[in-house]
Amino acid sequence: MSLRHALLALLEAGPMTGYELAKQFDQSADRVWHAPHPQIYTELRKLEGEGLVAADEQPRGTKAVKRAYRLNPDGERELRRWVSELEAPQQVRDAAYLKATYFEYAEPATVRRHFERHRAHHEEQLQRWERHVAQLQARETELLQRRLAHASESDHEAIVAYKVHVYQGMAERARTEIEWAERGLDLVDKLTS
Amino acid sequence: MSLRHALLALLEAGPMTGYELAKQFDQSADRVWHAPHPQIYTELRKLEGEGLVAADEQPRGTKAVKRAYRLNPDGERELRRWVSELEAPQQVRDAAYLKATYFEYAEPATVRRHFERHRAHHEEQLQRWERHVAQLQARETELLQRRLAHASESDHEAIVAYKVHVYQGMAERARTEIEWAERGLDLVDKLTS
DNA sequence: TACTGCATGTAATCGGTTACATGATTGC
DNA sequence: GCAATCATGTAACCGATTACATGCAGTA
Repeated sequence: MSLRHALLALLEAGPMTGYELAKQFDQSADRVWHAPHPQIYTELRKLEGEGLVAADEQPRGTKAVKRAYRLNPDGERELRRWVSELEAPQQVRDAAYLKATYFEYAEPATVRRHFERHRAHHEEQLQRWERHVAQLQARETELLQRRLAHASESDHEAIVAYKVHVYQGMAERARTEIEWAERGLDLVDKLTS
Repeated sequence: MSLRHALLALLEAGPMTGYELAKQFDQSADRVWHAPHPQIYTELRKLEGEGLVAADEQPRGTKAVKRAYRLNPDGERELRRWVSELEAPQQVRDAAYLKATYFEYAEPATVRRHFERHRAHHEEQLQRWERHVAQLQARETELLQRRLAHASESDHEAIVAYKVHVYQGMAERARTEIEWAERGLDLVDKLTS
């Protein structure tokens, strides 16, 4: 149940609407956690019901309303509690690796396509992560600037450093996957020769 | 929806009961996919209803029955179809990395404990994967022997090679995580000095 | 006799996905 | 006027988790 904490963490930077939060999950590189918008809107309502966030309603046209959410003191406490709490290691559930375990059932050409797609996907991801790391280091991302603006100067280094560390980790992961796919392609060659 | 395919793949080696299948998911290194036993039993019943597997019932004591499942021709076809089909890349959802993004909220000692636990977990995993790779290469695992026994001799090399490649990939992943945790520990030192 | 491991389930709940629906605002 | 994007939801469904329940078999 980390979606709520991802939301609390994003709101710590400042008030945001459900739509803006969904964008952070969908489009930006800030997606160590993914969530579709219906889940975000429902979770925000739940967090509001539990008093962890509050909503400022503004009229939008004649019938609709826009709801900007902000952290409550309880929400901030919950965020801090969660960060300190140890995570139970996650269970592995990887469809691509599961499938690769049984590649002998597929044609070599098909196996090649699998590995090529795996490589292409992670090359794309790698570029995203690297670009994001560069932006964080230059303190260019909007979210980071909002966080730094209301944090004590002495914390700035750590705030930036931990984020950089995470996205460098994601980049390293992508490189590991690219190498795995390349060794896979070599293996297909070896098996068909 | 890969649980069903994991089950079909395991049954390809030969008939098994729900309990034996659950053990493969729980205890053995064969867990690129994790599933708890209630999910396995229900999925097996569903697969039976769809005619992809069949169950042989044997009495167990006076009231209970043991059900050994085996692949039907339809199940085998579905397994082959799935292996050839391209996977959509999976969405990232990583609680440990999400939390690490906000480590500035925690005490340095707590952050150290997080990284140490991360490293310890993946060191354990690494040993599992390496042991499993060695067993596969020696063709020692029971499941592999059952598969090889009813496969054509000319396919043996590929059957072993793809499994080895997957578990070597898992080992590589574990090494990447260990290094990430170690760089994390260095970072805490640097930030607190 | 009691404990452990073998063995099979049901039920409640929850998190996540997909399809569908509606309206507002901005720019061509 | 129309399309694209902004913005907010509901509902149905499905996969995964957790708690609970039951009975068999071997052994200390």
